[in-house]
Amino acid sequence: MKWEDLADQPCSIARSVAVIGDRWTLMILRDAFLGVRRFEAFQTRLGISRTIITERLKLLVAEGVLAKVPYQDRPVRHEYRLTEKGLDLYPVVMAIVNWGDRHYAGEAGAPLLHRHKACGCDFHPVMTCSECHAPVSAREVETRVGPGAA
Amino acid sequence: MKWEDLADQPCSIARSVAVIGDRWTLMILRDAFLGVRRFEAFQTRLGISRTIITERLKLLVAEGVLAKVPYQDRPVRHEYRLTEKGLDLYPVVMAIVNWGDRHYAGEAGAPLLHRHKACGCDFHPVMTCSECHAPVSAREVETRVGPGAA
DNA sequence: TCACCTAAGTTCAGTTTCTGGACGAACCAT
DNA sequence: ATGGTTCGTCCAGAAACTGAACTTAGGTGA
Repeated sequence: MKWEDLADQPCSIARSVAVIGDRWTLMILRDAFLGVRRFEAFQTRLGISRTIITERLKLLVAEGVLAKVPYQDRPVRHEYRLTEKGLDLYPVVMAIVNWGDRHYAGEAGAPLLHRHKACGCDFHPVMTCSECHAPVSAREVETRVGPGAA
Repeated sequence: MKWEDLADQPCSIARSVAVIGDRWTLMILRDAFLGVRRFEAFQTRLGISRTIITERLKLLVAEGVLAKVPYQDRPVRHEYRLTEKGLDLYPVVMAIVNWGDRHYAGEAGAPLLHRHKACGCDFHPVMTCSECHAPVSAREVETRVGPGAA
């Protein structure tokens, strides 16, 4: 299987991974959530080939995760902003951050802190059940085939 | 930058992505959470090169995400099981599933349903604040440098 | 006017990684 | 002894990634 074919699978993970499941794409999204918007800034921060930046940004725009909007004329320059669909990826990014904080942070602690404006506290994300609002762990869940299966 | 260098960055995303931020690794984890444990099963389900399966499983074992445990002698055969560290990736996987369900599910609905055993309902994951327990969205969070920064 | 700068790409040769398919090892069943 | 199972390894060709130079379109300072 080639990874372009992932998008055609009857699996939400495969379809998401076809869009965001790539090392550099995830790093671009991290930076996007940290407020990075310009081509040069992505390139400088990540230190990777401009070719890859171009290609990944193009895919994210095509998928509606980022929007390419002009921020000046003469010459026209664009910036890349997270769309609503892009902002919906926040739980994914935070879940990855949290796993990294738990398992790869050094003595000193987490490299970044996240403050919930509503309550004013530094927090970490907790995955809860949409129905009973209790925290959920892997062992408490049963998965079965749904209506959208092949 | 090469992606092996991601692990050395003072960023939890980079460090996590160095381990799991690869298309096939994420697909392997999906299958692992669905109960797949054997080399042949991963290979058949994913339909990708055995070389890649070997390499990815090796990395996940080296990182302590999967454990290689013998399930028979003569000949010795091993299976790959999620460790506690691996199970900690459940929020990551569920966040990705949920994003796919929201943005790529067809008319019919989600390909898979998840039932929370504790309350008996089909649910989707909600990211909440560890401190005030309210749902959190991207715009409600302020990020700043933490103690583990470079 | 001329030289230099910025932002956002494009192009390209060389290197690394991935793919598909064959092959190997160690055992079991008939 | 022939074939099957499970878990790999090996290899040539294809695809992706890298680093560096180049392009476009305009702006800046002297």
